[in-house]
Formats: sequence, structure tokens, C-alpha cells
Amino acid sequence: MKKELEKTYNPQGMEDRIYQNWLDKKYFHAEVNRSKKPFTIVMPPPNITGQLHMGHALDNTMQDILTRFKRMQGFEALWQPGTDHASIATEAKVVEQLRKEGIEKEDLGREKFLERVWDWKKEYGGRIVSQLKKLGSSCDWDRERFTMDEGCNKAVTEVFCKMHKKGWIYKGSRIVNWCPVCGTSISDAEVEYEEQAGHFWHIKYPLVDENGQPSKTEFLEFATTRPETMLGDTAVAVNPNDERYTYLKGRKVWLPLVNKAIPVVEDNYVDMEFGTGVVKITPAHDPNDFEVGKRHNLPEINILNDDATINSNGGEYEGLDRYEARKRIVEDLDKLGLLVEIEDYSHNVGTCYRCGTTVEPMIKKQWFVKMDELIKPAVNAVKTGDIKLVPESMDKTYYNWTDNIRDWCISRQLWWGHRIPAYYCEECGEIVVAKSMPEKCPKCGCTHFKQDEDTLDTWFSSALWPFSTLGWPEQTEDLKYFYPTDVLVTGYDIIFFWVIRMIFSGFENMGERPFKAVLFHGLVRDSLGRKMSKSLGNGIDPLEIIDKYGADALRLTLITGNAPGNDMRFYNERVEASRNFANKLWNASRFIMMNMPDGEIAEPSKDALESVDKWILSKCNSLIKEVTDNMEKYELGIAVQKVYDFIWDEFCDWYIEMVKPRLYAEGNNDSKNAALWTLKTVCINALKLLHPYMPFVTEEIFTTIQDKEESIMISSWPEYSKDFAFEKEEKAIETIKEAVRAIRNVRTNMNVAPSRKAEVFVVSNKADVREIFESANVYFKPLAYASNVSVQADNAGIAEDAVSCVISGATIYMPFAELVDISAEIERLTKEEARLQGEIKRSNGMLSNEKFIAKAPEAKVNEEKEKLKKYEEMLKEVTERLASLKK
RNA sequence: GGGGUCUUAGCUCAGCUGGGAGAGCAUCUGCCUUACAAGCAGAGGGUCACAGGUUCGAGCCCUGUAGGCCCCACCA
Repeated sequence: MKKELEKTYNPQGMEDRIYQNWLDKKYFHAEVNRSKKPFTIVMPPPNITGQLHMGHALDNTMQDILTRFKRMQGFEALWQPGTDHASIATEAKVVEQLRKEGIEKEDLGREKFLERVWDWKKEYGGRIVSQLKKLGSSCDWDRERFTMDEGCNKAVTEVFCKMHKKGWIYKGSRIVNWCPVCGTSISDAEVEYEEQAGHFWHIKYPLVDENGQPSKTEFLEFATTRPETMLGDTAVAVNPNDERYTYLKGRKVWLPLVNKAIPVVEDNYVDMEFGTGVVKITPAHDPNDFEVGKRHNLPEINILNDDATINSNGGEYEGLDRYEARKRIVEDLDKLGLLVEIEDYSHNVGTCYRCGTTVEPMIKKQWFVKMDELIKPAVNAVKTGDIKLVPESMDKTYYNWTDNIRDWCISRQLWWGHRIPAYYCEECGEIVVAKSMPEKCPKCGCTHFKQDEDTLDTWFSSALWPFSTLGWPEQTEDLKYFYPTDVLVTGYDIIFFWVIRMIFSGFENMGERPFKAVLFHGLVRDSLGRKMSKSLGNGIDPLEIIDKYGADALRLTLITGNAPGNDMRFYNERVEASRNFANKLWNASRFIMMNMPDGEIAEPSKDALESVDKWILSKCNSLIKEVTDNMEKYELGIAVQKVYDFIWDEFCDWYIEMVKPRLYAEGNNDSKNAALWTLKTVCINALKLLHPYMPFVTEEIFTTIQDKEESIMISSWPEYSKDFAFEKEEKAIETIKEAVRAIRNVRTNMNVAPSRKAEVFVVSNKADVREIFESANVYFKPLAYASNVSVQADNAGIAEDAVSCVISGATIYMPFAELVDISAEIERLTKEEARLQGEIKRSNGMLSNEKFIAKAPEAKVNEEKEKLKKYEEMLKEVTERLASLKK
């Protein structure tokens, strides 16, 4: 039964229908299958607070392409989906929602609050999942996971306890970045620096005289951007090599307003060149000062409450907001005559990535992961190529992170997240880290424990994602089969947050790399090159694009014209171009189907294939090889570009046009059959190559054009076949190439013809020229709309190296050179000659190099010898042809 | 301060072990032609940022210069 396509390509409706069918048929589902090789990708879990944006669309399109490609190649392809609980973002969302109801989270209490968050998750958390489906994502939804589901919880607890036991997780007082609005510490990587206009307050502290009183004459001058921190000053530092200050050795300075003496210390941290070479030291509120403080055993005085107001250590300033206190302190110093000047100064200020509030460095008791040992295998893996980063240039960015890594602050003062499995004995304060609440204190034997209030950094659980989703810590079959995963696809902006942490977690917990390669993509920017953001309102909603142009068009747009790791700009015009391509494919297929007879087409014998059939078949054949190679190397954009060019240019614009006269011929014959078979064969192969990129339209066509297989997504990937390697049949291929060139030439002239219905007479006394046009003639009519083309030998006395072409009565003489273009050919051959001479020189050089002969494997040497031989032969041929042409 | 990356047609960008300068869009010309006007046939348009170097040969490799972007660190 012959099926037909709708008259116009219309993705609306079609895509949802096809996706539902795939779901019903369970095509996305992967199971342990020992007869197949596994191929695994874990999806970077999108935040449950998230809405699908272009970044997701790009990320997931790439993953889907790779998954579909491998699935068709016969791998057991698992694309593991899931979502992330996004502790800080989700908590903020719910807190905001509660506020609208006039409720603070503290009013609810921890339990009730968490119930609200779970409710929220139930209602909105699945939104992004359904959006991913619109894209055509072929993930195994049966395996969908959540970073806070039972299995992931188990994995988190397991890792925490294990690493704590090893001493790699510890609790300590460190300077952390404190966000006063979010009320939590954030990791170094979560701080965003922004340039802010500020001031440099030049201040002086009096030295302490021999009576222990502030001197009236001796002062030490320095500058600060945060004068209020002086309340926590515990020293003043100078560089030990600074001769200007050698007299200060052993002396003290008077801390005004607080009114106490603090020491002068010598520390190399101080830059003699900068400012006055004197630095006030506030160990509790500056990471550098903290280090100085440790070296000199200085007290650490915290002057801030969690909401960034001054605490009781601030004396009379207690209760003031940090900025209010700053103002008051400057005024008070001025009154004392200790303010020298105020200088305008622009500097980088750390802000919270969530809320934009200026973070305050503070000393806090927090949990940390010790990085120095953990990071080693992660560095090594990339160095040895065990994990390959694509593009390779990302290696440097990677090392830039690993080389400068610091201990990772993992505790967050939030409620939504994995609660830290540390328990404090209420009697003696002993800390017990365990998978569950201990029954008895190992120290004092009492039974009252309180769990740590803090939760873990979201990234702690996502770091375990490649194996926690496969069942770890249970030793599941899934884990044995699907781990390590094959490739991770993600943006370069989360190398540190996520990629590095997954790598070291993989090695630490699985003893093995979590993935073999990381494929990075860039940011999707707007048409002006700006980051898409909510505040700018320049975001383009992928769902709107899908509604208008279809998911296939969106996918193709995102994947073309863009190299790995590079940012791209998004234009609607580009989506239109992609949609137009889908339409082209649609119509070409429709044309083929219109001409198909009922029933099967027999494969023609090699002899029945005409030159043009061989030409397109061999083109298609080498396309298969190239595209497969490109995809294996993750060169997705290049691969699909080749398919695009092949389908539009070679297949549609040339082959289909050339074959029309044969199709329109009356009755059935071998030539017609060969054309039909070639059309169908090439079309199906092209559809398969395109399917990973444009899954819907290819499926729709595939299921219509043939009825042997029920879905293209489970059909097999085309393979290069020696049977169709006609590129070696030079005569056939050359004929078509010459025909194409000749047709082009005549067309150029046809274009100035007054009428579309032109008659073309080609006259030449050269047999090979006539031959070219004879072959062109076969395919000519539909190409140039000539009503007739005839070719004859010269009887009009024209020059030997010219043809005359008569179009609708006007004679256009075209020198033969324009058809085969002798001068261009000579130029080409001259270049070729030089190239071959160069290659021979290089080859000879290598083969006469003793070191190369001694060290290189024999195969390599033989290969080089083969090459040399081939080059020499080619050179001979080229030289001969060149000589004959020059005649 | 450290590192990365980019500079190719009017615009946005490909160009992956050194050998043809390309695509989409835009512009111009001619076309409703029985798959497709979401189309067809053509045309114009580039010192591949600049200066050196390596090479028979450089958009591609090396050095330097200029400009743009990004990341990290951050000097109180």
C-alpha cells in the first residue's frame, strides 16, 4: 500500500504525535544487555526551579544526537535523566512564596517548611522535564532520578561518612563568604566579583608611647576600603624588609574608638610598594588577614552578626548595619583627627551569585572537603588523556582550576538539602559522623544527640550523579554495565562547580573515571551577543521557537555553524533557514514517493546504473564515512553541515533534476528502475544520517517511504560499502563532473536569454566536448528549461577549441577553455606538482633520518615508503599532463 | 597581576594533523518550472587584524604588536 506525505511540511502536531509513539514503544528504555556494548550519558540535572532556556536546549540536543547516533549504531544507549534539588535557589523560591502569604520560614519550623518545599517540587519540579520532551530528548524517563531521592540520599551519606573517616572532610573555623541576605555561607566559586565605585579611607593610628598611652605625635598611616572592620583589628602589619618601619619592631599601636593597644607584626604578605606599606589586620573578616593572624597567633574578633549588623564586640556601634557603622566610624575618626583623606576608588567587590548582596568574609565553623589529595587523580586523568576534554583547549582552563584549588566549604545554613550526617552529643559535645543517629555517645555514653543543623552544598550531591543514578552505593548490575559513562556534555561555565567535582568523586568512590570524555559547548547569546538573562528580558524561549518552527528546526539551528566550546548567537533567521531545510527534505521525499511504483523496487545490476547514479551513490557512500568519523570525534556541527549540503545541493539540485527525464519516460525500463532505486536508497541513507539531528521529520518521512522497518530511531546506522565506492570508476564520475560544469556554463548564458523556453544548439568539432554535452543533454531539460538541446559536430567552420551555443536564435560563443578551462587546469596542476615535490622532499627527509628509522614502528616506516612511491607516481603523471596541456 | 580565547564576505560564523578561501542571512539579476516561492537559476562581494619568522607552500605552526571577549586572583 503506497503511503503519501501531507502536501506541506508542518511540524505542529506531528512532533508530539511521534514522540508519544516513541514513548509508547519504549524505544528510549535501556537495560543491561550483555550482547551489546553500552553507551551512557548522564544528563546534567536541571534545577527543579528552572524553566527550559536555550542553554538547556543546546545541551540536551547535543546529548540526544549522540545518544540516537550510538543507539542506531547498535549500542545499548542509555541517556540517564534527572533533576537537581538546587538547595539555595529552591529555598529562596519557597521563602519568597511564603512571604507573600506573610509567613517567615522560621514561623513554620524546619519540618513544616520542608513539607512546603516538597509540595512546591511536586507542583513545579516536573515542568522542565515536560519541556525537555518537546525537544525530542530520547532519555530513559523510566529511570528519572532526583538528587534528593532515596538512592541519592544514601550515596551522599555514604560519601560523607567515608571521607570524614579518611579525614578528608573536616569541620573547622575558616573565613567563609557570608551572604547576609540568604543567611548562609557560599563557596568561593559562588561569589561573583563586580566593579564598584567606593572609597579609600586614609586613616592613621597613633603609636603607643612608653607609658602605654596613644602618642600625640607619632602615627602610622594606611588606607582601607572597609573602615568598619577596624573594630576587629588585632594588629597592624608591615613588611619585614621595609626599612622605613624597622623602628617599629616590638612596638604597639593604639586602636582608636576601641581604645586598646595592638601589636605591629612583620609579614611578607605586605606589599611595600602599595600605599604606605602598612596594613591593618582583621583576621576575622579578611581571608588574607586570617592567614596573617594564624602566623602571628593573633586573636580573631568577629564583629558582625549574621545579618551584617555590628555585634557586641563593636561596643557603642552594636546593632548598627555595616554601612551605617562605616559612616559613623569615619565621622568619629575624623573628629579625633585621625582621618587623613577620602579618595575615590573603584574596586572589585564580592557579591552573592543568588541575590547580588555584597558578601561579608567571616569566620565561621563550617564543614570542608580537603582537596589536596582528592584532586590529584583528577588532574592526572586529564594529563594522561584518560579523560578527554573537547575542545582540547579546555585543558588549560581545567588546570587553572585544579592548580589553584582550595578546600571546599560544603555546609550551607539552609533547610532544603541533604542534612549533614553529624550528630552532637548533648552532654559532652562529642561529634559523631554516622549514617544514622547514634544510639550512644562513644565518649560519655549518653543517648541524647542533636543533628547538625546545616545542609550540604547542592554540588556535593551532583558530584556523585554519574554513579548515584546507577544505584551506587549498591553494587548494581546497572553500575557494572553502564559505568563509566561515555561522555559528559555541558557548558564550560561549570567546569569547576561540577565537572572537576564529578571527576574526583568518581575516582575517589568508584576508583575509576566517571566519563571518558567531556564535550563542552558555549553560551547561547542573543542576536546582539549579550548573555540571555531575565533582567535584560532578552531571553528567547525555546518553546516559542518550537511552537513556531518545530523542534527539528531549533535543534538544527543550535548545532550548526558553531564549534565546541564557542559561544553562539541566536537569530530567528537561522531558525527559518533550518525550517526551510526541513521543508526541502520533505518535498524531495514527497517527490520520490510520488514517482514510486506500487511494490518493491528490485536492486538494479551494476550495469544498469548510469553514470549519474554511480556518482550520487558514491557521494552518499563517502558521506556516510565522513559523517560517521566526524560524529565519533564529536564534530557535530561539521557532520550535519555535510549532510545538509549533500541533501540540498547534490541530491536535490543535481541528482533529482538530472534523473527527471528518466522518471518521466513512459513505461518501465531498467534505466527508470535504476533511478528509482537510487533515489530511494540515497534518500533513506540521508534520512538516517540526519535523524540524530532532526529526529521528527526524518521519522515521519522514513515511516512513509518504506514499510519494512517501524521506526528510523531503531534502524541501523548506514555503513560505508565497498559496493558503492564508484569514486574509483573515474570515467563515470568525471563525465558527471564535466557535465555539471558544462551545464553551469550554458545556464549562465541562458540567464540572459529573453525567453525561458529556449532552444539550445551546441556545436563543436571536438568529440570530447560533444560527449560532455551529450551526457548533459540527457539531464538538461529540467535544469535549464531549454525546450530542446541538440549537439552536433562542427559544420560551421568555428574554431577548433570553441563550441558555439545557440540560445533562442542568439549565438553565444564559448571558448572551449571556459568549459574545461585550460589555464585554470594548468594552474592547478602546477600547484599540485609543487605539492608533490614538497611531499617527496619531506618523505625522503624522514626516510633518511636515522633516528626515525630506528625508533618508529616498522609499519610507520613502510607506510612512509608507500607514500613516497605513490607521490613519485603521481608526480610523474602530473608532469606529463602538464606538459601536454602546455602544448 | 595570571591564564584562556577571538580578529576570515555587509552581518553572524564554519574552516579539526599546512596544499580548493567557504556557509547561512543580506544585496543584485532572471524565473510561478507538474517536489518545494519555506522555491529555482545566476551574479557581485574577502591583503583571512597588523608585522616578522619557519616551509616548496601559511587563515592554519612560531615570535611580537594592536583591539575585543571570557575566566581566575585580587593590594589592604
